[in-house]
Amino acid sequence: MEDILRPIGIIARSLDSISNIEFKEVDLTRGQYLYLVRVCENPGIILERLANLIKVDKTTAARAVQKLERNGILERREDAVNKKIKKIYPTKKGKEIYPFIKKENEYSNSVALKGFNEEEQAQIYDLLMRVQNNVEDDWDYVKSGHKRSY
Amino acid sequence: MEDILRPIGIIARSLDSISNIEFKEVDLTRGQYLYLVRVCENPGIILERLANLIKVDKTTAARAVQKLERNGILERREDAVNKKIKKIYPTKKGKEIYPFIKKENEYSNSVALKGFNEEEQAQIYDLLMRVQNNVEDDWDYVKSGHKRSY
DNA sequence: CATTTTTAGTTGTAATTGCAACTAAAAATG
DNA sequence: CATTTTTAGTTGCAATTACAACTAAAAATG
Repeated sequence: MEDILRPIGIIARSLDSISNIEFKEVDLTRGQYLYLVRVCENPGIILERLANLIKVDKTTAARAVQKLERNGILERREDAVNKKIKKIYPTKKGKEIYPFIKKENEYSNSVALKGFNEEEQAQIYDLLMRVQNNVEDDWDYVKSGHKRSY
Repeated sequence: MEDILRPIGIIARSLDSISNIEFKEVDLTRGQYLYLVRVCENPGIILERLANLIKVDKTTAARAVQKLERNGILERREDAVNKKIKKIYPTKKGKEIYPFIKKENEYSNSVALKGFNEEEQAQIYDLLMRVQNNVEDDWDYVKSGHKRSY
């Protein structure tokens, strides 16, 4: 059984560090782009769901969102009925940065898929979605304190 | 063109945080397993090459190796002919931890590929290797200070 | 409907991460 | 073979990241 963990890690770290370098141009620091795109695409999302979407610790997400709020890129509004939650929205400034992130990500994606015909593109996408589903369950399981046995 | 960056990021972060939690059992802190496996499989490797293998900043790798050396898991030896380089080796303790990491990684890999038949396994591996090759070039390019135009 | 459990969010603390800026050795160049 | 460039490694910052431990509201339970 061939190892796919290493190439996936290498690809993810490569593209992430490229993005972090390139998004300095729009005054984003390390990792911030992840949260901004997700909030723009899911306005009103709450912290816990955002953290689960990105697969990052909720305390990490909390501090990232706090900082993006201080920088005027995101804002949090309290809910009228549920006093516990804070809904997260992009500000005007946040919405203006979004297209730049999208364009960069689309470019990186096209670099990643260079030389792939349409069938191969569809293939890798489908296979990766299945891997994602497989892995998400274990992430929930381990992050919530359970022990895998192997 | 479907986006493969996000699933790759999600898969990578999920498996990395699972590993980090599970390797506390062998007293490894966040990320250390990455360096230890590579050094065990490439004894005598130098820092710069190690960083490039993992796709991590060389200063990050430097500090990780320093700490693993302090903890008696890796050791660095000076080269007889080249006074500039330091070759990195696993210690006895490092070699003893290695099988545990391998077993965990193999298990995570089998979870990731759950439901994949042999053909699909070979397929995703081949496609990912091509993506890795595509992406590595841009990583080198951007990390060495160049600007991509898109 | 009182009580237990789960959900959502926060702060303390301690670590990794990485960009700048820097040495010094090695390799390449004219 | 002197000098320029590249390679290999380090330290000073300043930031992200995440495990613990904690509130408090909401939901589930008996």
